[in-house]
Amino acid sequence: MAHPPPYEPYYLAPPLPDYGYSTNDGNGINTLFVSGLPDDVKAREIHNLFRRRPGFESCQLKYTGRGNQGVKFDPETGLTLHIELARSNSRRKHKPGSGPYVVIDLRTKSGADARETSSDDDDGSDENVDAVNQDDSAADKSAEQTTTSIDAFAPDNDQAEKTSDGACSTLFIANLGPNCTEDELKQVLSLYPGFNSLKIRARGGMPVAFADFEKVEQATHAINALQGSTLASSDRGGMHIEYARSKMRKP
DNA sequence: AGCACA
Repeated sequence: MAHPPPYEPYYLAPPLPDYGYSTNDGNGINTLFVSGLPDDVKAREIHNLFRRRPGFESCQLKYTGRGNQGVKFDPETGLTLHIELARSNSRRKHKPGSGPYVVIDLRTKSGADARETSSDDDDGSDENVDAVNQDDSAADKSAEQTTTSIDAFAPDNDQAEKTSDGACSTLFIANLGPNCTEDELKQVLSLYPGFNSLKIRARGGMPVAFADFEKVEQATHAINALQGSTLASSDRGGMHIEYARSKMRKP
């Protein structure tokens, strides 16, 4: 008779009971924003922190390069995790074939170790995190192997969320008048090569728009040409245009 | 200054 295994790997475990945590205060946010992480944090560490928590689905680790860059922090003394509700929910759902977590590395390549890839980090630096968990090891390896790595420095990925200099092929347009219409804006934008699509959000207040272009360079061209220009509908100054924080999702 | 889409 075959004995049942001592424990199930997390990816085979039965669904955890629903504690109703997914319904929160009502703003619909079910993503946590975690900051205060050391620069050398590994995606697997974050995954280990949350993987046993009821309702946890997936995590996404982004090296912004904004934080402790160039500064040696003693993890024993300096670091405090800060966790808050995210501004918006993560759009990355756990799709079959993709890894349990996602890595986005936007750090500039000045430090000695530049980025984590899916291949090379083995154990040694994550005892603290492992101590939090009751068990692991086998599952970790498989998790590591299926890690998805999104590298902003990879050559020729115009469709990346953002390039290293902050450019993006989607533009964010603000300072629009209350009567600005999608058609009006679309008419202007379509004069510029590579223009794909436009979305206007009112969000209760003044409208803002997202304009997607085929290539980053084409978005750059449009931003340069249209920055500060005034639409007919405007009851205020010209448009404020920036690169969007993330590329518009595929239609 | 204001950054969504699922």
